Amino acid sequence: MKTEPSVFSLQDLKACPEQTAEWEGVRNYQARNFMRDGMKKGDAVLFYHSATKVPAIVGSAVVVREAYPDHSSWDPESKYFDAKSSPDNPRWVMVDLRYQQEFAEPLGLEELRKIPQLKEMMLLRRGMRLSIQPVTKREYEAVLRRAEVK
DNA sequence: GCCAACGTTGGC
DNA sequence: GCCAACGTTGGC
Repeated sequence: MKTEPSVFSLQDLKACPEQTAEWEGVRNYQARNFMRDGMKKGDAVLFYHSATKVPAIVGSAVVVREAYPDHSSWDPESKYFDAKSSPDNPRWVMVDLRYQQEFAEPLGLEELRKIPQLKEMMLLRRGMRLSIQPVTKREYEAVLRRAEVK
């Protein structure tokens, strides 16, 4: 899962009550579908910081609640408000995420590209802007192994 | 701050 | 339902 740390960082997640937060604001259908159909309770999540000096995977989190309607979508006060979404007919969903760990050092894109098992990783494909992307077990484990070495 | 690569919108 | 115009994302 991608996030701009200036908006919501891994440290922000860690600072939340019970280190858990609602993942509000996903407003892309493909990302929504991945979140709705692919994310199960207990699933591990790689946490990626984008639009920063060193874009990098910085740690991990875990899904503690599966997809349910994103209430910020019908909150006129929210910056994620969508007039076409309502409690009766919610268009967007969110999951709840709990902080798991912060890597000793962030794994930047350049470094990730050097890991052979990540050759096909969606994150590393050019033009990839999706904020929610499926990660294979093999990719996940390769990232964690690399993180532990550092 | 540039710009490539997407996604969305709306006229037709 | 096509597609040009526009908006956004995000690495560089």
